[in-house]
Amino acid sequence: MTAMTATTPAFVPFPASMLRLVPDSLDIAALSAQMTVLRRRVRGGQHVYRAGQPFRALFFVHAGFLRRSVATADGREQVTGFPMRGELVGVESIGSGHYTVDVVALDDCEIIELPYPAVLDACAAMPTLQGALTQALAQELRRDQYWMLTLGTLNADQRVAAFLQDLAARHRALGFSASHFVLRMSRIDIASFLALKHETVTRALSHLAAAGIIAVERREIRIACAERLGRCAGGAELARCAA
Amino acid sequence: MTAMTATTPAFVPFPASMLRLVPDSLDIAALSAQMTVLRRRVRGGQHVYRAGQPFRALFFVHAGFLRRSVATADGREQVTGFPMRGELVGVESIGSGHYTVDVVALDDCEIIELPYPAVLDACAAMPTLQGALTQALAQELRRDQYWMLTLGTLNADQRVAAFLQDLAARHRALGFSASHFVLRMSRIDIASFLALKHETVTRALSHLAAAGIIAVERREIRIACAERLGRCAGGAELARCAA
DNA sequence: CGTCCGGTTGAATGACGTCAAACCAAGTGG
DNA sequence: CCACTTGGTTTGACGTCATTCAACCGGACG
Repeated sequence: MTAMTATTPAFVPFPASMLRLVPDSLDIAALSAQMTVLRRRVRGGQHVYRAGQPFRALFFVHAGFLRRSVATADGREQVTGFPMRGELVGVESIGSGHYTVDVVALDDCEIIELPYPAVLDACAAMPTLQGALTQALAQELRRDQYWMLTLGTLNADQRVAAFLQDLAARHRALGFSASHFVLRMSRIDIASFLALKHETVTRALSHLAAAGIIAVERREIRIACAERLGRCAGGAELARCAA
Repeated sequence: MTAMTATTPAFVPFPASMLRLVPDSLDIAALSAQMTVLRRRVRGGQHVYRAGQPFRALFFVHAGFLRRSVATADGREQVTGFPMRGELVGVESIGSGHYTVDVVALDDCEIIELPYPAVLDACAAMPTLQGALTQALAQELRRDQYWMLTLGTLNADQRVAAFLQDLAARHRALGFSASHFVLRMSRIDIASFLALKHETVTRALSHLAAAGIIAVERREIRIACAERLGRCAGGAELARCAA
């Protein structure tokens, strides 16, 4: 009768706040003064860690792109994210004794290894660090929930649009171009992340390209109209876009 | 040909480790000695908090069942979980300044309010508490990733089977019957959580019932064969089950 | 040069969504 | 007591969109 019995959400945390990098406040310089950190290079295709290995350290991505995936006993597998520069990987495994996911480099990466016992010591010494770690965890949680929502409520074309929008924003946050970038991952990886098949991802990219919203050439993406892309990802506009 | 070049995951964290309650090590008794905690009753249908409200406290569920959901500006919404006794809610909002999801009671609940500043103080005083909180965060993260995998790789019948299996395990962990329980949430809530429509959930339940795996009567669920249910949820058995 | 891998595209199939009707239990009011 | 509503659930018929299966293309590489 009145102003809708259904609560209209006045406040919406996504996606703006989602697109900031996770460890906003993680100061690696201060951290390395506090503890010994190890710089490591990882070649494309190599694992940073594998599910089942004993949990020893967190890793801060200093350069490069990674793929995180989780698998089950019966052979099912799903990509759960694509960490990049400035993000902390390994946090999902804290407290479980061993790593629970696979993290593999998509290209040559430089990562900083933070042995977990030392992290704990440093946290005790620097309360701000503890807060930063907790916030990183919580933000990661919000990210996952945002993607759960995206995958649960959007169709294939919209999911791909949302994926591109997310990549663009993360590139911008790193100082790269948000309108022109190269996908580091295969169609199959994207499909797994978005709970689609790789043919469907290809088709969605073709639809967006046909609508003039993006230009695709193999893994090279050019975003012609970020605003339309956003409408595709967020709302009902896509019916028109993809027609 | 051989054992597949694809890495066969020798170690699998899910679902066994997933089914433990989140704050294994959160000792509320010790905590309440350390800080002032507030006991609150929440009637069924009432909100514990809403997205957008200022973040003030975490909540420990002492009794009852809740529903957590996230919404976007354009009206999309998704249930992201069903917290129950022994779980900590609100952690996803840490560091964001305001709550980022809605949490509503499905039945009459008793919850313990833990004002966040006091939690921080207590963490500083009790290092084990800090560890427990961090672990709770990480475990929640693993849970979300497990469900992402489930939703991304299973069909409708399998998702519903996995959902029932999860509920059964959580009931068992609380000392309730794992083979006979009452769903506190509607078909619509289940459907939203599993990224399906409520008719599809109903059909899936009917399939499982027709296969003799469960008995359904409105919200009352009886699990006739937990082993077959598990095979449905996990693997390829369902084609046979639901036929 | 042939092979392989990743990507693209088309056509057919099928699973889930949509729409609609009916049912059931619990209220509410006459 | 019955008529009527309301919210949740169930079932059927039909439509749609993503998957499946297949063919084909182009670049990388032995």
